[in-house]
Amino acid sequence: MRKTLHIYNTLSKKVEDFKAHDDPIVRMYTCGPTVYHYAHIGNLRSYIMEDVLEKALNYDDYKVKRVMNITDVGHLTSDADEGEDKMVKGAEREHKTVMEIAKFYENAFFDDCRKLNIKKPETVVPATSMVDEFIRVIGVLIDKGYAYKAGGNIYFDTAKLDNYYVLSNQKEKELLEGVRDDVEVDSNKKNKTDFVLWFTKSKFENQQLKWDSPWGTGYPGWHIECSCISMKNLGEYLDIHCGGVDNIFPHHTNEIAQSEAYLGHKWCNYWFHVQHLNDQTGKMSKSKGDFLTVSVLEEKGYNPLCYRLFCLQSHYRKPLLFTFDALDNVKNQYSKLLSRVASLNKAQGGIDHDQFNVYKSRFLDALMNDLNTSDALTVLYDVLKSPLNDATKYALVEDFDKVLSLSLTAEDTRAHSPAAEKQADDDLKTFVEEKLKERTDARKARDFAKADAIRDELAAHGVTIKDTREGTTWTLQ
RNA sequence: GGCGCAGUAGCCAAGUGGUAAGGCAAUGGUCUGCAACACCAGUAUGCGCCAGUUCAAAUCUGGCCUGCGCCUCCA
Repeated sequence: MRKTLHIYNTLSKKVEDFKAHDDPIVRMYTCGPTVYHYAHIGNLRSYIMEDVLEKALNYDDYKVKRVMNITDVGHLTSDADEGEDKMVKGAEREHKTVMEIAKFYENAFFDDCRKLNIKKPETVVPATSMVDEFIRVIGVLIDKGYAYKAGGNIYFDTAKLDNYYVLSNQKEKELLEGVRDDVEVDSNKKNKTDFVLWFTKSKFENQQLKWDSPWGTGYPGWHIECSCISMKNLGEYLDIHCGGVDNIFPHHTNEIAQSEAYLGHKWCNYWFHVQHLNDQTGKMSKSKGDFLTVSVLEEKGYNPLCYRLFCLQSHYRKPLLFTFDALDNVKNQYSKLLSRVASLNKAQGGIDHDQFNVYKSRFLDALMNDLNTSDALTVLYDVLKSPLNDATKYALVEDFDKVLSLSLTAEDTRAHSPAAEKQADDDLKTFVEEKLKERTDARKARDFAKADAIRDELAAHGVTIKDTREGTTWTLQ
């Protein structure tokens, strides 16, 4: 049952009806991570919402082809006094070679994704693997008159375009140059929005990764990789390009400029941007030093999927404020949700297909309404509260989880972090089992003072107990 | 200075002109010795502010206020 996706398009600043260029195939490109450090949970908010978008489209019977780049070269940094390539900086910090560090953090990134149930795009391309293609495309741009050489570097001439600002609505005369004091003004540029396609004159002396090119030994500018990787793998017509809002200008604006200059026609129809995760001081940022990673959440005892639920409860176009109080709320919510699903007897009754489709349709409506994940979760709660039999409820939960990806029906999921759960050694196990037996006897004898004393004693060993209908259980925290 | 996103209960949040969904927390209750779990109940005369349009506005229009982001590192 195909429904129309209503999706906000940064290009038009409006919610539009989505139409794939080559229905039912959807070609989707995502700006991937710069692999010089761990991703923080704010970065991951974008990837979670892009994951939901991909899965929602597949749920709506599209076939999504998705490509992501890995930026392992060329991004300059400004969080040091005198810039260095980010990769070089990371390598120095970790005493490793640039390529080792890139691989290390790429693996770390996909590890985080796996913990958050973010599906890895089928095509992932490191920028360093496609430098030949960057050089070829830059050559074409020069031949077509869109690029010029100055001061040893190749620049894109933004004045050659009629509508450079389509995406951002900026006006050239209003743009401030060097708004941030750490940015140097480049006197080689003809226009202040021109950007470098190929560097041979690096202001960074210890640039380690270099390639030969017709314009001299150097390295690519930081916009060209996304255009080339996308066009090479997804062709001349892109349906959806994703990224965080901070990429709109200049990165995505420049991608449009160079791609359409190269192709000679419109390139991408829909631009999907995810708002930032903020903390009390504003946007979460690696430059600020301390930042929250998935590992930190795990160490603090949260299952990473609590964070995924936290994001799904909000809307991708709304700024979201992160606090541990808020995450604690969601941890409770997630825990309750899991136990409600776990209590379902999936063998009870047959699946009521009519009702299944009614709820499925409501769930899809929520997603198709500009990815209203918060409303989609409400449909999930409505299912759990409904008078449907357990078999039907379970089937619906399983179905919804194709998009939500909260591991709702996985047997071993817990709201607290499995990584934070300590393993009890055999001695402690024996000790606890003995004490519990003693306590059970005391309770039978209605000697509650003794029973409570034993509970306190176990608590002192970090053991928490729970009396359930099936007997007493315990966990070590 | 310009451009963009947002502002609904303690927190997250739905709502797209017809009289405020849902979740978490807190509160009261039921249940088992007590905890915990589970379940039940009620919880915004109000939707940043001020005008306007309308029989009717959180929803439309105008103005303003506040927060966040971008303007060559960033998701």
